[in-house]
Amino acid sequence: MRYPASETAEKHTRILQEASRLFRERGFSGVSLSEIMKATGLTHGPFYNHFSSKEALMAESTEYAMRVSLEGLEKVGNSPEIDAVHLDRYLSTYHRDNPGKGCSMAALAAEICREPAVQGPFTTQVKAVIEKMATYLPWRSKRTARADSIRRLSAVVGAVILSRAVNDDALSDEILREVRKGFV
Amino acid sequence: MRYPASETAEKHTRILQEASRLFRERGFSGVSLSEIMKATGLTHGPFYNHFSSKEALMAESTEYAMRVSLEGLEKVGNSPEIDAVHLDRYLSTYHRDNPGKGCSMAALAAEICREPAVQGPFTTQVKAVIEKMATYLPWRSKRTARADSIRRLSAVVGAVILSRAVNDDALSDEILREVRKGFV
DNA sequence: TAGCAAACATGATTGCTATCATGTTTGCCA
DNA sequence: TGGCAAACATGATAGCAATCATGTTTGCTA
Repeated sequence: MRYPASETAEKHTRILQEASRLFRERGFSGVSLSEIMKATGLTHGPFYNHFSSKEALMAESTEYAMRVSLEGLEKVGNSPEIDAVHLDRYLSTYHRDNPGKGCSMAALAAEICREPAVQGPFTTQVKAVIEKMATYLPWRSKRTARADSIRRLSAVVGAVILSRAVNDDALSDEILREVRKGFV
Repeated sequence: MRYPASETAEKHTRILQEASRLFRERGFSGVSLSEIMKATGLTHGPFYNHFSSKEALMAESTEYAMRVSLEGLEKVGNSPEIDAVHLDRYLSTYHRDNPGKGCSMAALAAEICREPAVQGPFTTQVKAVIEKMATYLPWRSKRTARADSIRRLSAVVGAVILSRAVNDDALSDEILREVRKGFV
């Protein structure tokens, strides 16, 4: 690398950030490489100096975004109060209305079904989320913590996806609210 | 119409069927109009004799598939036993592995978030599903039937989406199984 | 039975996109 | 300090897809 390694690494990260934001907002197939590069302040040329293909970027950016989210979760401790805050945030209208800043699972899982290259990193992160959420439920029986974690994950991901897809504000709000109320 | 109206209507329906199947399998942007027409045994030419645009086909085929599914639900009665069968089917590996024959919400909701033309019909059908499911839970308190219906819908849709997206058979099976066990 | 318009097939057209090609700039390193 | 390779910009290339254009077939209908 003849350019300063630090700058190159920084640009690499910026590409990952912009890509993951745009992908979450518009889906993998809804964003072109040129757009992503432009969003990072570059032209489309040097893309292949950073990644071998769009697929590779999809995989790496998804893994990046999920890892960052998980690290954010790990910073705060775990208690019933903090757990309630997490639920409130995840099922908030803000999260629903800002997919680009939100959960990759809710935004991209459906497309990842058909993107084998992304499934590997995605699966790794999903496992980590499930395990982390299970440790965040210590006031539950150890035996059911993992099952509860999986159930909760399915419910909140499904709720956000449905609340984003419907056209009716009242129904959309109702989905978020009722699923939120479903957790003691 | 100079061609027999019945044949034309039949072809129209076949286009809807093939389109909804392919869309569920590969997503809206993953299927071309030519492919859909070829699947119905026609060339790409007469597409615009049947629909005004791809968007219109997306909306109409989604509405069609969801309505057919709902009508299937209405044929059978409602009882705790039948309800259990529905849950078993929805959270089955067969459903997970055959999106083309399965639920449009699980297959397409994430993309519908960014397709305003599809959101109208989709929302109408989601409302109908929620109401239908609420009447299918008569052994629950009337006051919570609708909330339970929304929670169940979110959970099962999320579970199928996640189970399809992960790469690990054991985890995928576990998600379906645990969410299934979450319903008494 | 003649004519007509819907429905068909073949074949443009236009625009977008992933990827590659080529030349240029950069600043580390020998 | 001069050379080199990474990283940049501009500009092909090739393929695909939505839509339109044109001519042909069809069988209802007057």
